[in-house]
Amino acid sequence: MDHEQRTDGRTTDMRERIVDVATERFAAKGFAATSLQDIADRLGVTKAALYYHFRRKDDLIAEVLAPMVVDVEDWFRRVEERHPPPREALESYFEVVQRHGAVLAAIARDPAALEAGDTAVHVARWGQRVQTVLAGADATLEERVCTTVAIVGLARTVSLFPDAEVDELRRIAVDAALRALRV
Amino acid sequence: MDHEQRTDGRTTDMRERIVDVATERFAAKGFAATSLQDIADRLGVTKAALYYHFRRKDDLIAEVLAPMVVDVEDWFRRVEERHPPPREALESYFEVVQRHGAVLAAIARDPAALEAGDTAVHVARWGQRVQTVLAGADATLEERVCTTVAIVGLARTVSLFPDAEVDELRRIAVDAALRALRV
DNA sequence: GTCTATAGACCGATAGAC
DNA sequence: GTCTATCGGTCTATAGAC
Repeated sequence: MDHEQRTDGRTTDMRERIVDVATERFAAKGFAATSLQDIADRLGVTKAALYYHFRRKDDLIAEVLAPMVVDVEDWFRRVEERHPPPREALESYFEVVQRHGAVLAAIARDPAALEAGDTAVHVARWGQRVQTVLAGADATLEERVCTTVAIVGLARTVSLFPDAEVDELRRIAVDAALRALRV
Repeated sequence: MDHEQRTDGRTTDMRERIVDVATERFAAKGFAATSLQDIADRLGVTKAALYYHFRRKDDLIAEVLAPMVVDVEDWFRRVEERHPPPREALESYFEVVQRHGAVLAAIARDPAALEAGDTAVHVARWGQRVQTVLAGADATLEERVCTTVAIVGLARTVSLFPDAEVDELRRIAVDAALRALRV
């Protein structure tokens, strides 16, 4: 096993506290702009202490990204298995993006962080995979381009309209994406 | 005036050579991942020599971005003055993005670089400005969301389909963007 | 098992000699 | 205009205290 685990709910586990603080700082300032020194200071430990729990900064970043990666992989699995109608697929996609808004905002700020740890292995396949899932494995150039416009545009609306009412935004954005898809 | 200017076409001007090498390296590896040491080495000078020509790395980045910024500002000016039909506006937008593919790829890798020098002043206004130009100053939420899907999606197709035939890609991508715009 | 102390390598940036 | 030398900051690595 990895580390101590309290039987009560308290999170005294250092690793957990590091990930919590890191998540908050990364979302607020981006990955590159947040130093391990900053994270260590806020935890009242030395920078070197972080290196006991994480071999490299990249590993810490990878752990912060993990829940988002799991959620996206989950979305793929569901859509690949159940083949929902396009509207339903895009709506649940919108919700995944919405759920991880903070982390995705940090990624938008410096996408180089996606190469952290083994996160890159997953993310590298997403582009191709979303094409396959929405347009089929043998899609034409036109179908793939339309899918790109729909998916990329849809994802961006989440970060660009943070003050909009969520249900309304989802409806409008998904409608626009569906028209781009021409279905 | 700034520096020596040869009457013949030769570019022995050091400042120019720095910008050339920097442009190439930034496009290849991104802004953050390219060190001044790397650029200096390729020019056969020391890192400190670069600091005679550029006060900060950000200033060098800003100069690399400048042609793209000028071109985009030009596009805004043309569209704001002549109010072309949406298809024409999106087509010329596609071409601007296409023309600066390398620089925009570097930006996509770490957008934080957009805060370099006074570049940020321009870029910060582009989001709002493109809404105004394509949907009008008093656009509804729906119109602004549709514009976002169209513009963001359209721009991304350029970098995601580098091997596609340009005229075909532009036609397909602009069509998809127009459907998202619902015009 | 957990953390501190310390040091190395590289980064952007500056000061001053030539 | 370019150099050497150096500074403070970053990530990273290791030795060793407890």
